[in-house]
Amino acid sequence: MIHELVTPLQRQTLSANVYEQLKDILMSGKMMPGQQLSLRSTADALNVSVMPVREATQRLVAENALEIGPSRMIRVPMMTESQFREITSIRINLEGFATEQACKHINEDYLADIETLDSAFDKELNQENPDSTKLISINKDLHFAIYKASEMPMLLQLIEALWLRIGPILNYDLRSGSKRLETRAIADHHTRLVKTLSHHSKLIKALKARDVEAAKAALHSDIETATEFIIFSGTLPAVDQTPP
Amino acid sequence: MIHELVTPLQRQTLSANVYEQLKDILMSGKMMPGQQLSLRSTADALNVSVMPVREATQRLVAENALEIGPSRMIRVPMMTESQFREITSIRINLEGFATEQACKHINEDYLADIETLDSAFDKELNQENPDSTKLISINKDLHFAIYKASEMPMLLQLIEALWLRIGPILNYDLRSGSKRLETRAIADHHTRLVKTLSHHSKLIKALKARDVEAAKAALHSDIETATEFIIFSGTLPAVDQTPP
DNA sequence: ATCTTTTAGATGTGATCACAGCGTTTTTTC
DNA sequence: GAAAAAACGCTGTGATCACATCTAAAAGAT
Repeated sequence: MIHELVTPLQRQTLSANVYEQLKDILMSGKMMPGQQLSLRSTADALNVSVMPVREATQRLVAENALEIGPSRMIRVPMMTESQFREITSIRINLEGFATEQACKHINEDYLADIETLDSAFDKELNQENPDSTKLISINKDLHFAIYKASEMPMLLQLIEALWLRIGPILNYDLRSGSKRLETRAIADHHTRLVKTLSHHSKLIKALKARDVEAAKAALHSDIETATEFIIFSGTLPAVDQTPP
Repeated sequence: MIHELVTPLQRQTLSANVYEQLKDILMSGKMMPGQQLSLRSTADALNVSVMPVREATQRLVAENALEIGPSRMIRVPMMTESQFREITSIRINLEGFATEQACKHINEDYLADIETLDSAFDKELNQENPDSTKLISINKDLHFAIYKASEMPMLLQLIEALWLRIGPILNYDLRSGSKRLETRAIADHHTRLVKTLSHHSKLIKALKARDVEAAKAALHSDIETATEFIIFSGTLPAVDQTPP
């Protein structure tokens, strides 16, 4: 009866709670790359002891979403341009594979979610003052709605880990971008978003037609466009500035 | 002077030490899937307190090399056949990509390491009593020597995480195989290893010729052969037997 | 004033204790 | 003897304390 309807609701631990919060903070890029993170201060801020924070940060370190510096201090990882390019090429491969599998398992239910998010993106973009943070969030949800159709949960998890690593960069760019949106930057940003929109529509059309090659091509363009924008904006250091 | 010669030798923590040990144990499959792991008992066994073990296990849980059961107990994950197939398809993609990149960056140094390991594998296999554990270990080193030539450290790390997840299965098969090596099993096992050997030689030849497609094909066959053997041996449960 | 030395604070790491939840075993009851 | 109940032991979780190490500020010397 009811046992089959409710989820077991495994009472989550404080560690898991802290982990989710820190993950959100990093994902939405509320911490800059290189910024330090003290166990005690964050524990105080979250009104818990250091133990849950320790476990959460250790887990994030394991996922490379945080790193421990030479003097054991925990910080948001810096990322060089070459590292960013490596992640991008891995993303093209892994997310391309997910898209390929999504073409095989796509159906009306998946498409409904995808098109809802696509129109939400469209709507937000065509407002007079588009909220970049919201656009990034919708874009992420849209991509994962597509990858979910691959019906490969582990693959989804791997891709999530990669997005977690580039999250801080995306927002770092956003902040530094907002400081210099005087001249061409804002125009470039807008044209980039319009490009993204067209990539999305091509991608969805290809999914409907189950056209694997077209879908992968559209995804490739989408990722490349965003990547080139980040690299061109010059927010990434050419070489590693931090001691190992 | 000497400062540039020595590595900083970051004094590793106990947690990292425990993590490495547990990782080795899992990788070499000294624990069966489903087997439980108590914090206190392992802490006693390693002569440390529970703290380092807690952090190490949490990290392994984050990497899906361990899992926490419904009653919070930590255990080696069970793996269904469909999960195993999913990992295999991800491996083919990711390791295929690594091989592709290795073709671009291959040189004499990389080749030297690769061929040393290849001949070690050949030598061990042609002994009268080949040590299966040693063969698996050499096979792993050989694969990663190839992937190292891709010069993509993060990709290497992702692949390592996947191998960590299938490590227990490989050994589980090995043990259950040793129990039933009466009839055809041992013969099948030998023919499989001979196949693996031929895949290796094809793969290395393709690497030398920088023939991307041939290299990927050889790798594909290599992974598929091993996978089919595991699945055919029937050590994997068809559906998940453990409560979520 | 400038450079060196010292000191005080903050950091992550590890150990130990207390506790709630769960599983098993023993005891009790019929 | 079989079923229900209580006791016990073991589990992971969280908090708190002690410690070595490192950083940054204050004191000292020249």
